[in-house]
Amino acid sequence: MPELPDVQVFKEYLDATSLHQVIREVEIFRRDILGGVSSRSLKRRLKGKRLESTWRHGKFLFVRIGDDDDDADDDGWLVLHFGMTGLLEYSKSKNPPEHTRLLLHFEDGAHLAYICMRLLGLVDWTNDAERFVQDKELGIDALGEDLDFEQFSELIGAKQAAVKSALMDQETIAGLGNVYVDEILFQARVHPKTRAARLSEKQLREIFQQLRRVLKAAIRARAQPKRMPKSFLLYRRGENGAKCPRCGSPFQSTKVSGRTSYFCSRCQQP
DNA sequence: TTCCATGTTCCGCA
DNA sequence: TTGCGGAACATGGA
Repeated sequence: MPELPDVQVFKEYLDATSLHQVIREVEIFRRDILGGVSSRSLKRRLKGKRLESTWRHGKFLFVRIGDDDDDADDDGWLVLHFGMTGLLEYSKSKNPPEHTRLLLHFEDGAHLAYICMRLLGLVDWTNDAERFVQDKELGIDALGEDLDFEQFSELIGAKQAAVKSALMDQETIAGLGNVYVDEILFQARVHPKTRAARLSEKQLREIFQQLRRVLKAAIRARAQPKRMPKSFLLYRRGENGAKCPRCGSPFQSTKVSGRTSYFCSRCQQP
């Protein structure tokens, strides 16, 4: 489920397994997932270099690539986006996992696989991660230090769209997707189809608070639903006949700008 | 067989 | 011109 919490977990996983390793060989199995960079150019930029640090913005993960030379001309960032089905897997086994699209072999014999079954992800290269974010017109990171309530309220409260669409718009706030927006709105007891501009200040405050609380709890749970609090919609999302942990009424589903949305029709009144 | 799925992008319509 | 909603994209599982 690659939304902000999932990508944060991938970041921490990469940090723990692959940071400071030297890339011995690079395999690209599908060019479909490449952005502006060519297969040949990406290989040249990665081979012999080291994974120096990582940075996440919204659902994008950036990996700083460098080497020991003082000449930093070739240095830059490997860009990873996970689409709907992407993930990372570090391993020492011989065969890469199924649906591996990019494989980094390290000098110690292990490798890091970028797996993306549905090919909706992205692998790219940039010299300047912040400029990449600007060019993509991504909004402020949902867990960014500088996102305070005042700014949140200005960004979201101005929208005529359904609050769910407003929260999912990556150009407004980056990192939230279908699943976690449902969770935030459930915790805040706000119906997903409520027009953002019609939210009361109290509701906006509640959504802002729950946004931080939900994302942080999800990261602590390593983005695994069954490790999350039982009071979470996510804990039982998709289960047949799942009931609201607060009031016991069955969850309803509806479509909001094309995405399936789960909510409790009793706790989340329109 | 048909429908659905956590992602973004693009097109048409106010 | 801008904001919004829906379809398309690729693939596999129910």
